[in-house]
Amino acid sequence: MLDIKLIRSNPDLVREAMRRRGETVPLDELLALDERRRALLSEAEQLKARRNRASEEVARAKRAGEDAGHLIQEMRAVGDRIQALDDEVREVDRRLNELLLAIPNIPHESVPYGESEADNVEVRRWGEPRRFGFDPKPHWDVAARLGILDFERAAKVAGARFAVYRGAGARLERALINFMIDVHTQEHGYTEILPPFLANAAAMTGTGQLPKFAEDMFRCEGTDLYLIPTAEVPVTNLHRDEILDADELPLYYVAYSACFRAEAGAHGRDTRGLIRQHQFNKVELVKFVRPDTSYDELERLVADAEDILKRLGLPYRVVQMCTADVGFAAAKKYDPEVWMPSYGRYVEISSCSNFEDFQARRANIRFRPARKAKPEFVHTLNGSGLAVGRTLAAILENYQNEDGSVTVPEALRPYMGGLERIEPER
RNA sequence: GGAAGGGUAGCCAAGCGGCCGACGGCAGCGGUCUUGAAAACCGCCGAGGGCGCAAGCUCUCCGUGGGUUCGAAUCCCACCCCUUCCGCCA
Repeated sequence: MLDIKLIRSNPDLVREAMRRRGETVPLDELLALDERRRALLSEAEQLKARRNRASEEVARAKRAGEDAGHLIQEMRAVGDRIQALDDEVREVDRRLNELLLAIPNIPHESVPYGESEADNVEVRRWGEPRRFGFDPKPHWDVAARLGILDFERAAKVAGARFAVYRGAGARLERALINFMIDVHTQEHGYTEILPPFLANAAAMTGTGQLPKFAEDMFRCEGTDLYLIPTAEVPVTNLHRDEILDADELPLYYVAYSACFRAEAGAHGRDTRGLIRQHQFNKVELVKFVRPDTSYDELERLVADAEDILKRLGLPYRVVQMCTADVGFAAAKKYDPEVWMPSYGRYVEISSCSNFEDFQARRANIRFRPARKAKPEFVHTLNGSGLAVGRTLAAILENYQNEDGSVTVPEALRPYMGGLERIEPER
């Protein structure tokens, strides 16, 4: 959420930011509502001040045994007028809030202008895509031969876009989760969180999934609960409505969770394999930081995600999102992408964003910069460290051998009981 | 799911419809005392909004939302959450 005061005092800045995003927002309606609100408030408050003084007078008169009938009579009318004004303020507030919640964040000045994802900018590459001496197979074929992923039976249980992991496949997924969490907790300084996988509407609004992206989520019928699309939601909302001490910051959390996405509007895209599922595992990194440090923290967050790819020996590149593709809540975003032989290109495997105070304002997460100082909004950041299903797919493809086996990356072997290769079943 | 009790400021906690945005205590901050510390004592110490260059003025907030009333932390209704007991249950 943007600060209404910023919009009020600097509408052109906001207008320009929205233009760069390729968005149109009803700024004029918003400004008119804001003005109307303040006029109503001013009138209501004058009347309330009068009523408060009259109430004291009534109390004084009653104690003195005097008659206050005329005052009470007069205040009855004032009360009605206050009621009417408050009702209108409520309605204006509701509409104002509705508009405010639908306005995306302002891109940071370092974000390149662009009109579509085609204008995203590659910022660096690591590793060399392997030259295969044979025709490499897509991961779903590799997995089928190994008997470690079963999409047909998953469809029987839950439908399309679900997977069943089996045997070494299930173990590999679990190994990846443990490996990632261990690296982030033991070497990058994050604290492990295991959050609820369902979150309520207030939490979803806090991080920006609601109200705009309701159709992307699964909702539990008859309840206020949604299956989380990412651990970002429960973990960021851990500190909703809190005022943190300055010396608690920065807070670094790492959380494993299953993630659930309706993938409405993705019909026909990535229909095979693990790339686009209704349910997938992810290890998520979340930071709460002081505003003046958030851009340094973003660079370190990306580096922490990249470190996993390096340790797994997976070639990748990092792409910076342009203004058109930066995401609703983010001010700046990098997407690490892993090399996927079957796609013949790099595929998103993480997404690291600085939200500045956009989520903090929505979720009311503040800190006190110094003793006695007024609370300020923190900056929140998050990034995948990494999407586990896609990482498993990348390993199957990049580490496949001609005989159908898959070499286990060295870093994972301690998590696989020392297993060096996953061999086809006999 | 049933019954009972409870949600008041960072924490604990008091609060006959009007001197209550809220007694008191703890924690924190500043000071007196002390060689230093502790203790004792004194003072400060919630958040948000509106108007204002500012000093300041003012409004709102006692789980949430409604209602009654000239006036609600206090009375009424609904909902949420917590605790205990019972039932069920991985």
